[in-house]
Parts: sequence; C-alpha cells; structure tokens
Amino acid sequence: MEDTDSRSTVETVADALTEAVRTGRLVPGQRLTESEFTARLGVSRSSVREAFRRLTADGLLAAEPHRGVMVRQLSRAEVDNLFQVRGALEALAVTLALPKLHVAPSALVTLQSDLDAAVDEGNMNRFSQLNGQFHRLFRETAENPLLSDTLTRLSNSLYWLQFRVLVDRSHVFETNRQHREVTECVVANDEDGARTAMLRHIENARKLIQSLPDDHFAPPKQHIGKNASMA
Amino acid sequence: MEDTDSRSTVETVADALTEAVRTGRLVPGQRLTESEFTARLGVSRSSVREAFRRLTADGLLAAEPHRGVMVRQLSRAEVDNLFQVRGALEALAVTLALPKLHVAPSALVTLQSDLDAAVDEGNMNRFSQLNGQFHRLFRETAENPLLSDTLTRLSNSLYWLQFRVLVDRSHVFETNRQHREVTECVVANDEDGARTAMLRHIENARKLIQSLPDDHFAPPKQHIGKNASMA
DNA sequence: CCGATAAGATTGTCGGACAATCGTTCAGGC
DNA sequence: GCCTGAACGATTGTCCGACAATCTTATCGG
Repeated sequence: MEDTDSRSTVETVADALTEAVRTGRLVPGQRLTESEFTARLGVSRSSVREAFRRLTADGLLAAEPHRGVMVRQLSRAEVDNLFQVRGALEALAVTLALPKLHVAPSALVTLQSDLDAAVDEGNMNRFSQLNGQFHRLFRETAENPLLSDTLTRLSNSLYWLQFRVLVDRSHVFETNRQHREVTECVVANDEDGARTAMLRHIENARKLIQSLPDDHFAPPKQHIGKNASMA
Repeated sequence: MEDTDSRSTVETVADALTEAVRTGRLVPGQRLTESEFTARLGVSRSSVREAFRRLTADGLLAAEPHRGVMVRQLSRAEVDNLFQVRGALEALAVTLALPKLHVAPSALVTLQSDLDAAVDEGNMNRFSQLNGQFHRLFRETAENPLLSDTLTRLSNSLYWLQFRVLVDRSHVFETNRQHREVTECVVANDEDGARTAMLRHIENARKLIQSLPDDHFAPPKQHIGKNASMA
C-alpha cells in the first residue's frame, strides 16, 4: 500500500477494483461490501462508495438499493439487449472510421498480422488482447468520444463472458477469419461490406457467448426501474 | 420538511434538480455548488454530491475535477457526435419496435393525431411534449431496456436545445410531416422506409439545432488554454 | 417443515473537520 | 503600464464518527 498518491483516492480504489475484476479475483455475481474495501485499502467509506458508483456507471459493477453492489453479471436477455445496441454502434464506428482507416491502413494491417500470428501460435491470451485492440482501433478512429465511451462501457460489462469465449481454441479460426474479412473490406474501401462483416462478427460473438452454460449468467430477472425523469 | 419521504433523499434532490433544469430555472452552463443545495434543500453534502453524480451519469449535468458541476452544455461538435449515436440507436429502435407497432398501431396513430392537432392549434408546448412521447413510444416498444436508457440519457443532454427548436413555429410543419412519414411507414410495415424516415427526421433535428446561434453552445474544447477571451 | 420474530450486518444519511486545488486579488518587479 | 507571483477565499476531495433504515440471517415456535 505504498502508492505514490499521484491520482485521487477514488481513482486508486476504482483501478484496484477494475484490476481485481480483470484478473478474476472478483467474479461476476460476487457481492462487495463497503467495509471490506475500507479495511483492505485503508481508505474511507466515502471513497469506496464513490468508486463503487463510478464503476457502476462504467458497467463493471451493478448496484441495488440497500443491498450493495456486485460484480456485474448479465442475464441471457441482457446479453441479447447489449449485443443489439453494440451491433448498431460498432457498425456506426466502422462507417465513421473507414475513410480514415482506408487512407492510413498501416495500424489496421499491422494489427491484423499480429492477430494472425497469435492464432498461429495458439496464444489465446494475446489473441484476446489483440481482439480488444481491433475493436478499439475502430471506435477511436471514428473520432466520436461519445460513441467510444458508450462502446467501452458495453465492453466492460462483457469482459468476463468475452474472455471465456476467446480463450477457447475451437472458435478462434472462425473469429479471426471474420476479422480479416473486415480488414480486407476496409483496405478495399468497401463500406457496406465492412459494416456487414462487422455485424456478422458481432452476431457470431453473441452466439458464442449464448452457447456458454447457464452458470455464467445471472438468472432472468425483471428490469429494475432505474430513473424516470420525464413527464 | 413536510414531505412524506417515500423516496430516498438522493432521489428527492435529483428530482428537484431535474425539475429545475426542465423549467429553465437552471440554464445550461450554469455552475452549481454543493453548499448552495445543502442549504436550500436542507440535506447533507453527501446527498447533494450523490445526486450530482447521478445526474451527471444521466447526461443532465457535467462535472470537472475540483471545479464542480454545471448544467450540461454541449458544444457544436458534441451535438454532432451525439446525433450520430442517436441516429444509429433510433434506427435500431424503429427496427425493433416496428413489428410490434404494426400489429398494434393504435397508440401510435392516436399519438400522430394528437401531434397533428397540436400543430393545427399552434400549441408548441404540447407539440414539444408529444414529440418526446413519439420517440419514447418507439424506444419503449423496442423492449430493450439498455437501448431505452441510453437514448433517454442522450435526450436528457439535448433537452434544452431541442426545446429551443421545437417552440419555433416555422419548423413545426416540416417536423410533423416527418413524423407522419414514419407513422405511415410503420402502418404499412415498411421497415426500410420507417428507418430512413426516422434517420431523415433525426438529421433534420440536428440541422435545426446547429442553426441556433453560438450562445446556445459551449465553446469548442481546446487543449491550449492561453487565449484571452473576455467579454 | 415452515413461518414469524429477533439479532446482526450493511447501506443511507447526517454533521463536522481538514487538506488539496482552483480562481481571484493584489502587491511588487520589469 | 504590464506581467509575474504570492496571498487569500471559495469550493471540492477525503476522512471520521454516528445513527436510522433496511436487508439478511439465525433462532424459535407451530
């Protein structure tokens, strides 16, 4: 705990929690209590609460009134809902990014080479990491911060499930083939083709995730009425 | 005070702030201090801070570290970014909602009649309200809570600008004509037509908003803060 | 075995306190 | 006179302790 406090306390806590989720020390569905982290990280309850709320907004945690927060675990229905939104936004990202990527495709083709190499080596962790970079490249090249942030939030919610799928060797060839399809359409300046290929890729990811056993998902539940602020 | 506290303190504060923004008592760009509302609403600073964070996540307020929060004011670039995302998501809402609205179109056609009536009467406030209901009908019929919440958040950020545009009589005929176009496509079960009409409607709204004078927008973000712009 | 009740745990809210940071003001140096 | 910079006030960030409200769990009685 001898951090040089260059960032704010809340950021430190939030980063620690994010790391714990990413490394799997905290698994989806697991309940987190405030007191647990005030003690472990040596910060006040206020900071822990603030970090909880921030990560909840980021899609990494889920909060229920008077019941605390847990590592977010999606139901199958929520996965479908998320992929509908994700598909629309990733397609938009392709449309916005394509002109820029077409004139300067070096980053994309390099990334594609790395993906191919990772597949050849059977290095699933690296492939998973590069897969994230692939999608990030599109949403950042789109130069729309709102779009990028929204997609990042969706990705955060999916992190665990996506990881479960991507480490499976049996799907990696097909998945990477779809990547290559998108890349080739971008190089060929084929917008419709790139969009379609990306949508097919997203739909494929959805199906792979939905093929996971039930114990990876939250039980189907009624939607929690969040906020109704219009009249 | 004399409220029967059926909801939580934070919700009460958040609702009060939302109402203040909607009625125009708080205008975009205005800075809000915590102490101001602890005193006025008789709640603790914790609750005010929490309410600020919640409304920031909802897109109604904007926060900057160590500088507090203000009523969110978009720059022209942010408006464009928002409308790109909004277009993609409203189009998705149309696609998802169309089958359901086609078999049970009564709510939609009633709403369209009300819109037409509001136009005939020149009742701009009512038209603005019904316009919100029109879009809300699609995103709620889509039965995708994530999509609905995301679109609601975008709408919150736009509320003020949209209101400025909608109260202007000179655009209401064209705007409502586009509504009717969407409605007719839905009744005719023409998905592509409905999507296209909705996208045209959204793009039209963007242009109307961008035609507002500069003082409705936040200054464009720039990293170099050396200029002296005093008034 | 099941339901009702009591005890415990956890969150929601409060009030105060202090440090860190930002914006402004004002004095001094060029 | 204008710019630089130090002091100041205002505001946010963080911590602490306390209590009420609510949820969870354990216990008891039918």
